[in-house]
Amino acid sequence: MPENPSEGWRFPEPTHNHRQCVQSALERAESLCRARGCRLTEQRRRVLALIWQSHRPVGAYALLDGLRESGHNAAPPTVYRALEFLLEQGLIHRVESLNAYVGCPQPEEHHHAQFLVCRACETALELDARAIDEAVADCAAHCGFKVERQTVEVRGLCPRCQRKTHHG
Amino acid sequence: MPENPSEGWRFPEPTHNHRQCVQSALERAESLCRARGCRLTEQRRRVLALIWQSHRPVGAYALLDGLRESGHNAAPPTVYRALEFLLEQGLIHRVESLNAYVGCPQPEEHHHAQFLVCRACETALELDARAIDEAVADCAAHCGFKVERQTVEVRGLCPRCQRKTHHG
DNA sequence: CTCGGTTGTGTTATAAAGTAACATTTCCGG
DNA sequence: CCGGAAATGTTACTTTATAACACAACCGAG
Repeated sequence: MPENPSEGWRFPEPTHNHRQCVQSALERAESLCRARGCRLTEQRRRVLALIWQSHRPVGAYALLDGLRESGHNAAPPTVYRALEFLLEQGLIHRVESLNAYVGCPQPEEHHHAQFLVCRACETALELDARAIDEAVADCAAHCGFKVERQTVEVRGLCPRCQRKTHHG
Repeated sequence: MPENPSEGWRFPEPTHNHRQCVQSALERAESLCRARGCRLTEQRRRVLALIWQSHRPVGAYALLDGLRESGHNAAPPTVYRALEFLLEQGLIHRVESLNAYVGCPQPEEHHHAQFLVCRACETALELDARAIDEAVADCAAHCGFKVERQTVEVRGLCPRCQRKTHHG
């Protein structure tokens, strides 16, 4: 958890250079797997690239369609095995409340992530907020509960979509 | 969110009077629906009672089996419609990470709930921790995000199951 | 009470998400 | 270039959830 509370998480602007998001994610995945001695195979890379096509969580069957459209025949287990690998390596997260998967911008260190998910544009912003993490840890400790995994998913409206819907 | 941070949430003891949990939950549901002018029908009451048979989140199809065992024929929509109603009224919560449903001990006021879920005994303890709520709200506000729903689910080991597995 | 609309339920079929089991292929070190 | 481990292909299936439409129960207005 390298972040500090003053870090400024921001929803990605529609104008941002997304091509670079994808490229950077793939490069980091590449070097991370090399360092760990595990194999980022073609299928796995394809699935990761498909996930990074947007900042929206993507369902497994949408990924399946994506593979098929690009001529790579596949069945559900293909996708789920790739997802399993990517999850294990921390390259993606699963958004439980959507049964969907999203790229992790910080794959080098395993962490508890939290998500702000816009119900309008469906963009998911990953936070790694120490404050939330600690609040959860405190409550758990108070109950004598040993934390293994956290799921924190917040649904609502991102700044941009608030402006749109309020026309303000 | 009536709780204060010093409130002592506790995992239910195996010896606790569970019959009373159920009875109290049903009575509160009854009076709450009467007050709100909505109908706690037989099917809805049955589903609520089945959910309260334990402190573990229960899947929709387990509830379906429960209905059938007690001679009340039912198909999936029956259960899902009852669940929808109970969720709307705040009488139960959905645990996203388990696709399962659990009774709410505080149905009178709508709230963001958080759950500690034991991976061994599957008991779910509902917290209504202002500290977590505020940490999330702060982060969201910092990003200009308008919160509508929170999902906070913590997986791990409850005190009792820690003692068992460590044989300590 | 009784008509008629709203609300709730029954029923069938199907969509969406995920996994089990086993055959086949690819990779890579000896 | 051989052999075992890792990855992929393939088929079938389970679990979770919803759509669509028919029917029945409830309840207030007349």
